[in-house]
Amino acid sequence: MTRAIALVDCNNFFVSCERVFRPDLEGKPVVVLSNNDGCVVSRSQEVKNLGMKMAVPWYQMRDMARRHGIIAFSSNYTLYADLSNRVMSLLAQFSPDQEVYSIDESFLDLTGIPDNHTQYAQRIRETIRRCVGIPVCVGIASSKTLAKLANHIAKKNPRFGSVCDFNALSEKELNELFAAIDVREVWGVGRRSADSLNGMGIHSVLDLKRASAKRLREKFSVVQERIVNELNGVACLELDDVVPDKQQIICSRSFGALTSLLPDLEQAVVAYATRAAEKLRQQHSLADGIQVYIRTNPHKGRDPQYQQSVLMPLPEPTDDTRLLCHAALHGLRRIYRAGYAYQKAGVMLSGIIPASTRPRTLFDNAVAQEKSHTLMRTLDRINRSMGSGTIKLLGEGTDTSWAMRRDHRSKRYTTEWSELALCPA
DNA sequence: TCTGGGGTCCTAGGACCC
DNA sequence: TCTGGGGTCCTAGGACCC
Repeated sequence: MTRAIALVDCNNFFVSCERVFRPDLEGKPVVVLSNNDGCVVSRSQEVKNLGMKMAVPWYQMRDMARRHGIIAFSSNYTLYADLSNRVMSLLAQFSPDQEVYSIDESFLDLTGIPDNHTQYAQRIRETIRRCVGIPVCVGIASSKTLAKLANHIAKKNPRFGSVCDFNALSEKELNELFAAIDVREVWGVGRRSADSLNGMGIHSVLDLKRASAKRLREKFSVVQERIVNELNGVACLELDDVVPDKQQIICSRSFGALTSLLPDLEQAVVAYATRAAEKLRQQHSLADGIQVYIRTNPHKGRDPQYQQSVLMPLPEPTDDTRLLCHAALHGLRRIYRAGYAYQKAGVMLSGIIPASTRPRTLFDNAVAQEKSHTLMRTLDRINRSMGSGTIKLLGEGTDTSWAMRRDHRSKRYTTEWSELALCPA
């Protein structure tokens, strides 16, 4: 039986989320911006039609935005994560095997589902649209890479009506489609390898499909070899339906305003380490090291530049916010240099292991460990029920002048009592 | 004034061991 | 006139994705 893997992808996801609560924005040009209102990270079709590129700095687009009446939102991840969860749990009902690939994409295994797959996918689209209000497109094929490509065609090519099933097309039809698509559109082919492939005379998806997998492995790596096999319908990538624990946990952020003050950096690092420790405990893991990182703004070429990081090993794996913050602060003081205008700081947890496999040592202090465990569990429970940041370390500070800017954020319509979307009486 | 944040996988190269 | 060969483990860095 032919494998049938579907990729369901939300259209302009962040913009679509904003429109769910602002239906008046349907048909109007809308963008969503990254943290600090820095870059454009989601564009409505109207904005794409105007030629605005993905990830461009927003301040460079101000004029264009004014001219065309583009409406901008700061990113509201709380809202997007909540709508994403709703979409994903609905999708789960359509297949026994689901991989949630990103906040707005999910693979579903449709192999063995007897219905006509195109009609089945249309039912998926209608369900998501009706229950959550988000438009999605569906691509279906015999490998994940092909399913991504089918989804691309479903989005770009109106004749498919937002669903494209490669398994229902002939080899000739597929090759005609592939010949017209740039190799850069293939999942896993970035700008760098696209340039190299072009140099080898490989320009279209069809060129890549017909290329020698062995030769590409010699020139690049197994990654490119797999891509060619996947394009030929040989599935090399399985559906990952269990979410593996993170092997590294990063929390980093640009500041709303540059700062050269150590106390500001200390507050930021404590805040990030706190957040990272929460994520660590959520997946019931421990870390044996924390890396701290600071840097100036590399885009300000004329200003003196500095960037440095340091890995602070911990005496034993832990998930205790206090120990992680303590180590992070030590690291920060070691790499901090006065006289620079810092733009960003971050922390990264490494050496992550499941809490259940904590190594026993001669010097284990069971009482201290139990106390730490109880304290952290209590902290998490309170912050979960009363709102994130209800209880935090003093080091995080209360005057956060360095914190990020979000001038155009919409309301947290679904997760905050005071901001709920209510029907007019 | 003003350029995101959080991940994964792969490879090369060094350290170390026998 | 000048130093083996092979294996493993770890880390840094590149490339890519959303």
